[in-house]
Amino acid sequence: MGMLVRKLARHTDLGSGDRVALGTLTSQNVRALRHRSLIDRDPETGPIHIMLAGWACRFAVLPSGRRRILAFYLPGDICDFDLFTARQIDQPIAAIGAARVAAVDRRSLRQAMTRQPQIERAFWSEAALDAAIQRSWTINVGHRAADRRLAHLLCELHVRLGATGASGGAGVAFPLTQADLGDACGLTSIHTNRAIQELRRAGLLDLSAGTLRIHDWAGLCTMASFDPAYLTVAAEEAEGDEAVGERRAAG
Amino acid sequence: MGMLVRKLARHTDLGSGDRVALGTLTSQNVRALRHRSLIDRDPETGPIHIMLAGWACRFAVLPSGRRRILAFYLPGDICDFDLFTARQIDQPIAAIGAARVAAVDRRSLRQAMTRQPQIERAFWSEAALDAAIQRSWTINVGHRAADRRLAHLLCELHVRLGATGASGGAGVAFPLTQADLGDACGLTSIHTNRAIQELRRAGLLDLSAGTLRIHDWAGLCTMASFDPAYLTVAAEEAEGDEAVGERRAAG
DNA sequence: CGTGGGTTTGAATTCGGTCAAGTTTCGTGG
DNA sequence: CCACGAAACTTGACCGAATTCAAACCCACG
Repeated sequence: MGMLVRKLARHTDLGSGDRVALGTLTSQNVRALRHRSLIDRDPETGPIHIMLAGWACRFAVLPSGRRRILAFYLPGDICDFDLFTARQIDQPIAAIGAARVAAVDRRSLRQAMTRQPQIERAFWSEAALDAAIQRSWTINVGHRAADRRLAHLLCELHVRLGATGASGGAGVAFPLTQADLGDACGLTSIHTNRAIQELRRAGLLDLSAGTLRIHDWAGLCTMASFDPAYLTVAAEEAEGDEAVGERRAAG
Repeated sequence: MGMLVRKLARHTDLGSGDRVALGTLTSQNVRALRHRSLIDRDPETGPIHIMLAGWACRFAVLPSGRRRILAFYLPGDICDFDLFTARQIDQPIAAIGAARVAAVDRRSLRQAMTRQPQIERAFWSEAALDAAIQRSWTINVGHRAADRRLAHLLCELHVRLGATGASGGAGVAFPLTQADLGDACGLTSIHTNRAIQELRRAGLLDLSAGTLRIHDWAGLCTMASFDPAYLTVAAEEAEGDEAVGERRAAG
């Protein structure tokens, strides 16, 4: 069953019709990606990409030659919300490890949003969530000390992966290298390494061999001043819905 | 005439009906703000805020006590795109200097989007633009050296203010203090000051007494590696429009 | 004429970067 | 199953950019 539906259903009520429509859209044009293969997009006709499995990241390579990661996309995430504008894609998006993405035709998507108003609502909500995450990154890379930065990013990813609280025993699969984490936090891989060691030494977490284990969730949140509120979208009361429902029913 | 319409019309064709609807929405509930007055919002019923005149910024105060500015909102800008979710507002928004904002009821806005499909398109495009700017900030505060950071921010604001190229003679009105700029760039006001002096000494710009004068636009862009492409949204060809137009016409 | 916000200057400190080397891990093919 | 090589991880010494602390300065405004 689709990760996209699962994610959207967290904050938006989706009927069976909505789910079917989303399933159709995301099964149309699925691409398998290997490590570091680019998700490219023709600026004119290019589709919207939605992660089905695996991770991806959006990055920029600066004149200095250094890579800066701007966002991570996890299963179910929508890689961009350029539904209408023929905007040139700002930054390349690349798979981390093996991944599968659905390349959804923008026109079909808009038509689906027309017929299924809840899909449109869900996309607006996701876009708002996306923006909140991006703002949180701006804070993170711009101000916090190295260990706090790492801690905050790991908290965010842990929650976005659906893991709540500590993940003591098995931990969660975590495909990022220390260099990746560094690029996402604005640190060198060397300093990233030292920061991780501090977190380890403090008994907060353990990160190795492709798995992240958080031993002291509360402690980690405190040191990172992480508050998961911005990642949870409460569904709005039904008050305003009729208006939206009405018109679409006519279509 | 509304700054909002002027901004949206840059990338989306707006008919007279659209313009009237937007005018009505933004004239309904206008608030005058003094320096630093907050744009607060009830998480449940709160309206969407749109800048009519003056500047505002979204900021966060960190445990260290330092303020970090996350976004600037200029006349015509939409402060948030939380159309459907009852999300708690992440960060406070405050006016810079005197400002006027329209507090637009979310339900009315959604109804307007229903009746005027071009308004919905315009909002999606603006949201995409907003996201691109936020990503650019993530790069800026996370990686560039102090003077480059400042330069990039000034380039962005200059373009967003509608000024193209150098603004030699009169310059543009610029209400930000060096402390504001510092908070937006992740720098202390002291270091911001030194960085500005460097830009001045290099003959790139002059920033004082509430006006920004850019003497060497090309030079400034080069040093900041600023490419205005991400700020310009090209309108999409009409190819996909019929589908959207159709349904709305029915409503 | 004083007050306070914004700006400017200087010196000491620190966090993170750079450079350079070494070690571990893991996947691949012999 | 082991040998090999590449990528990831780790460690140490040095350096530089930005912060911090402290103190003027300037100008607009009451």
